[in-house]
Amino acid sequence: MAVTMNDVARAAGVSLKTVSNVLNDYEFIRPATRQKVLDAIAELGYEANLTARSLRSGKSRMLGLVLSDLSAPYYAELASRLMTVASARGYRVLIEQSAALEANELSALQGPFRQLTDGLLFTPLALEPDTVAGRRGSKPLVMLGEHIDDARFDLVTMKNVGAAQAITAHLLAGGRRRIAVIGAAVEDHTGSPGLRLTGYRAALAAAGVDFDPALVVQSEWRRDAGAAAVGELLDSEIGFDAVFGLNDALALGAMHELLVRGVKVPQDVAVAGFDDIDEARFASPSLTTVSPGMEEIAERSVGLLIDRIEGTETADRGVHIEAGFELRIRASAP
Amino acid sequence: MAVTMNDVARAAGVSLKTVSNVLNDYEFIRPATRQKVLDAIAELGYEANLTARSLRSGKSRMLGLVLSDLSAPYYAELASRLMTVASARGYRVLIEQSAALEANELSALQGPFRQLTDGLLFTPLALEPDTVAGRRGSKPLVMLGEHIDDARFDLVTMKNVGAAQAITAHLLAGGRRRIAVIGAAVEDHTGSPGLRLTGYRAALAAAGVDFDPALVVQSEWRRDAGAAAVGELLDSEIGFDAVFGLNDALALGAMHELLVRGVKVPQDVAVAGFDDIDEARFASPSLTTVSPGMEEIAERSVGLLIDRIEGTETADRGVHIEAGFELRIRASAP
DNA sequence: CGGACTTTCTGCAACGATGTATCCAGACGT
DNA sequence: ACGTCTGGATACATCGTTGCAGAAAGTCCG
Repeated sequence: MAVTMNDVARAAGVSLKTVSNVLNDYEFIRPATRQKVLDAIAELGYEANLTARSLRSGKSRMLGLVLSDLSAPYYAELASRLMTVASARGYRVLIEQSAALEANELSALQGPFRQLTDGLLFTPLALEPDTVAGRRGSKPLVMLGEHIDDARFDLVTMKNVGAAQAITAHLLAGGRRRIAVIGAAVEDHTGSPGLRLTGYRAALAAAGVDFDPALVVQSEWRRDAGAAAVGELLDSEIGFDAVFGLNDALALGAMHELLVRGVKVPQDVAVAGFDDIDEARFASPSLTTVSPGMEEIAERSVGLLIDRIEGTETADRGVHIEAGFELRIRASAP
Repeated sequence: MAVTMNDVARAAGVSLKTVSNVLNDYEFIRPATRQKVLDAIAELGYEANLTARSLRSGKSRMLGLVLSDLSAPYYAELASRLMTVASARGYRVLIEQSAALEANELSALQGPFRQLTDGLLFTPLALEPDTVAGRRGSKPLVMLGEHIDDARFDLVTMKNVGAAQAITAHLLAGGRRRIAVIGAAVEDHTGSPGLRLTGYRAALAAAGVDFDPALVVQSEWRRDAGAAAVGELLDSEIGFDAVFGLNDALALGAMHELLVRGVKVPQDVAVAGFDDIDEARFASPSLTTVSPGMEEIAERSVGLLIDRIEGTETADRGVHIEAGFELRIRASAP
């Protein structure tokens, strides 16, 4: 059916292996021979069969990306960038949605998905580090997004604690004292929710403001959930003058609910988020948030993973990279 | 290294081919034999090598999805759904971003990307139908999203004209007479921009309102571009009392710019979009838009493509599917 | 009981590439 | 002239599966 290396070899009057050698930039080939092969390739319109190459070589030049939900704007933007960066280095990205379910994360880590890819960019939400360490397999694995202070893993993350602290400090500097924080439970200390909550508490402590557990509201990191959470807060007797949504989607949902209920933002309640998704800039009022260095995260994580795959990076202990952050002060919390 | 079918065969005391037969649900296998094989598989933790299977069988159980930019919310939401539907039928989705560039669309249609997948969900933005028809190759191809009235292609689309007409009619019914339309050029007649513009003009005509080309503003379908476009409109002397953004992202960018400039939405200018992305519901004011049946598009397009791949659907002419739409009347244009 | 089927299982080739070993021709040194 | 070395090409095995053909054993029927 399709043109194979054999056809090319026949057309060029050389052996199959010589064609392979030309394609793999083998050093010792006479220019004339190389040219014959290249001409035959062009004439026949030959294209290498990636499946066969992959079977033989054990490499697929595909990176796996595991995230909970591609429709979440932060993940969509991240995935888009990761793909662009990977593409520049000659790799494709295969995405798997885990829905933050343990079973799905496990199967992405161990199952056929893993096999198809040369390495994994992994955002564990349900799985414990120890479990991941036990099932990581032998191919490179780079943890993405949340801080796992664990030398067993390569890790590219953001300054969750510092950034959350900085933005909370900004709210405090604006005179807010009752800052509701949505998207974590009081007992969270690890994972993105826990770390951002930790930053929030650190900022309060630094400002000498008491921590009130009643202001901490659990919520999924989605717009609808953020809206529902702030709705409950409004229905309760708990007073607050600011909302810190632990991601932008949730914060935007919360802001919407506030406005619908006639609460003025930022006059009555200031709102801040986390992620700096594009949507935040164009919300009304535009959303104050923190940009966690997504560009840097995309470039360094793909770079690190590919370096591991290609053997360029050989550190025994996990490489830890933390991207810088920047506050984006906008109208929702000036 | 990894466990192969050969290892399983040895452990079970049967031939390699019998293991293969068990895995492929071959009919004539004694229950006892089958069990022996299954036990061996379980004991050794065997997992089929998909690459080898793919090489041998010519099928990868992967669908290709070509879109311009995964960070665009409509595409992100669509991709997420497509993946979920495909997953339910045992297929994976491999995504390729084209940036709406002709060269990228061509290489997705013909290059290695195509080879890796059993069929393609294709959103052509730069390529002409004739070009696509000439380079489509032999594997199934389903066109996605825009209407190409062409029996050569399978096509799953939305009612671009009818939906645009309906939402424009809604704006007219609200008393708006100077409706700016952003995201198309006056001369566009095909593609999503052209079709939606056609619907807009049809609604004007039906209401006896003159079409004013000055109200048609070209723009990329992104938030920032929508904001810039409406900014130019405001700077010009052209008066308008409504904005119809040809997609939600653009409409939301436009609405943001209006609000920033002190234009009241919907009092001074009503705003409507197209797509009903999740963000529209939670914008402030929430965005009036049209839901183009994304769920239906996702299910039918993946269904059709897989049916083609598996030979269940055999129609000679292209199958055309048009999802229904629904208006979502919200605060930005009540 | 013998031939014609079925059922159950097996061996070999093939998918299209790459790694290893090898071979041949010419250059070089002695 | 002879052995050695190296550049340039080749043959063969191999990656892990599935398709095809067929063998062996059991079933059925006249």
